[in-house]
Formats: sequence, C-alpha cells, structure tokens
Amino acid sequence: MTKKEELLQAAQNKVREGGYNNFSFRELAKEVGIKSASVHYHFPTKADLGAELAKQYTNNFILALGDVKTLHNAGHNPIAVFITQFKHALHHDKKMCLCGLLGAEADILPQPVRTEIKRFFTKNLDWLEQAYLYREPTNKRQAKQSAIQTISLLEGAMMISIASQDNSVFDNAIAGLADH
Amino acid sequence: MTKKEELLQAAQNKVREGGYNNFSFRELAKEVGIKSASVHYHFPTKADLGAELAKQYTNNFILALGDVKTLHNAGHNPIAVFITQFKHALHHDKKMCLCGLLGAEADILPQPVRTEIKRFFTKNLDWLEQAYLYREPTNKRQAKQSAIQTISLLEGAMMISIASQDNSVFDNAIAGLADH
DNA sequence: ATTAAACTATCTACTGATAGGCAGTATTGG
DNA sequence: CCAATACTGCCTATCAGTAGATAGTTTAAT
Repeated sequence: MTKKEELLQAAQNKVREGGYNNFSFRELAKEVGIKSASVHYHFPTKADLGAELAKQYTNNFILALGDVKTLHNAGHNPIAVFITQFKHALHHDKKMCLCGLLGAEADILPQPVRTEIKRFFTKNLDWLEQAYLYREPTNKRQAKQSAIQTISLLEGAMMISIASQDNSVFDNAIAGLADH
Repeated sequence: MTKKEELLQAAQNKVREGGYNNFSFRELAKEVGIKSASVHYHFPTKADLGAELAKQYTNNFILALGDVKTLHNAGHNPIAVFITQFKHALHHDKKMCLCGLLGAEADILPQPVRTEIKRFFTKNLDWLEQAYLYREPTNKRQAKQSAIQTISLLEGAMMISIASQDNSVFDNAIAGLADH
C-alpha cells in the first residue's frame, strides 16, 4: 500500500468515527509515518483529500455490489445483497457509512466533497431501483420509492445502532426487509 | 431569552449543520454578543454544553409529541404525529435532527453527551412502541420492531434529503408510512 | 455585602497551509 | 554512453489563525 493509500485509509477511519472535522493532516501523517507537510504533496488541500476519499469510497462500494442483472441471473436477490453490504459495514468495520455521516453534515462540506456525497446516493438509488424493477410487476415510480425507503432505513438503522452501541437495533430494523 | 438560552440555541444550529466539532466557544460568544470566557461561566466545559444541549433537545422533542394515549383518544394517529414532527424539523429548520447527527458520531463524543443521545432514542422508541400497540392486534415484539423501522426510516430519509439538498426525497420516503 | 454575569488577559495546543531544500529515480538530448 | 534535466516523495521550518480552558477583575442587581 502506498503512503497515499494509507493516508486515505486512515482518513476514512477518522471520518467514519466523527465526521469531516475529525481528522487533521498532522494526525494522518503521524499514523502513516510521514510529516504533515508531505500530506499536502499528495493532497494539496483538505477538500481535495475529502473529495477523493468520498469518490473512492463510492466507487469501491458500487464495485463490491456488483451488477444487478448478473446477480439476478445467478439466482441471487440483489436487494438482499445490498442489505448484506450495509450489514457488513456495521458489523465488520464497526463504523458508520462514510457518506451517511458526511451527508448529514453536507451543509459544512466544501463543494467538491458534497458533490461526491451526492453521487454516492444517486448511484445507490439507481442500483436499488434497478433491483426493485427485477421484482414483481412494478412500475418505475414504485421502484424509485422502494429504493429510497430501503436506503433510508439502512442508513438510519446504522446511525441509531452506533448511537445506541447496540447492533441488534440494526438487525431488528432489517428483519424481513429483503423478502418482500 | 437569557444569554444561556441564546448560547444553546446558537449551538444547536451549529451542531445540526455540522456536528459536535462545528461549534466553538468563541463563535457562540460572538453570536450572542459576549466574550468566550463568559461562556465558560454558563457551561464549565464543552462537554457540559453538549450534554445540556442534547438533554433539552430531547425533552422538548418528547414534550412536543404529546401523550400517545391522549392523541389516540382524541382521534389522532400518533404515528402520523410522529412523522409530522420529523417532517417539520426538516422543512422548517432545514436542518438535520440534532441527535441523529450526534448519534452518527457517537464514538467521538464525551460520555455525558453520548448518554443523552442514547436517551433520545430510547425515549422515542418507547413512545413509538406505545403508538404501535394502539394499532391492530399487535404483540410487543412486533411493536418494538415497527418502532425501530419507523424511526430508522425517518432519520435516514432526513439525512439523505440533506445530502441531496432535495426534500422530495424525504417526502417520497414517508409516503404511505402512517396509514399502515 | 453578596452574588451573578460579565469582563481582560493569557496559556498551551492544534489547525491548514506555504516556502524551500534534498535525496533518489527517470527521462532525455548530444 | 553520459551529462543535464526534470520529477517524485519526502523533509525542516514557519506562519497566522483558532481551539478549549484558566486566573483574576469589574459591574450591576439583590
């Protein structure tokens, strides 16, 4: 892993714990073993770092989900896959969704970061809409609404689980969500 | 309004925009027209201020909801009332739920603040559980689950609406939620 | 006279950012 | 083939601004 990648990884952990203001160049530098001035070599400004962080997070997230059609044809339920990925983020990383937390504080984010956060949600909503269209006789309007409701429930349940320090909240919230 | 109340109000706005790290004693002081040192007179430490902020927010929120039984007997649907209060917070204040945002960054909050955030959710879940028990033949287990799902959906939808800078996301998410 | 609510002044620590230097590696032109 | 050049990735040193917090003082109302 290059120093740049290490910096992004360290930043991701910090942001997922306490938001955009919860990391500093000095802190990241110390964690990966370089000086804070060198972080500016890789990312000219903090906004640049934040934007790239959100961008890569989104890309990795969508990539990990895979293709809706492929999943469906292989006999998997895309919606269950989507839910599982959120569940994994909470249970494995024990941290909030990066874009969920940043989304909540969108008002104070530099524009480039805010743009990437928006992209996370449009990408995920498009994916979910497609997933719902592979189900039952559904029109586009209904699929869109189901997509919004599903991702809202997941982000909200994640948030409350972390606030409550109790993952059973999340498990309870998603019970029976995938199977109609 | 006393200076102390003004300070709490100013802090609430700041926190609901960008989280716990988005306000400073100097900023608050400037906004209400006193010196930063004087803020320490009202709130010895930042954690004290944060905890009282969350406490009052929770109390006001529950107070504004009213009593479930009373609402039900007056012919109102408590669940619809609950949803309306969230909707109002988003549409009127144009800001995230204080405890939603703070809940997401619970890992970095001073314990006294975290405790108050937890209380917000237990209070609201209890209220909602009661509300669901006034509906149809439902057992306690089902009512608890419905409560978690409802508040998760609301918090999540709020978050995504702010991230997307588009309130129609929220309206779409809550469509048909109150009426079974 | 006591007390509440503000003040002045100051401390240490941390913030993002910049200027300029210095090795090591690639690239390129004669 | 080799010297000149440029690039990469880091460094030291430093800046102005802001953070939370404290000690001690003044003001005004009870």
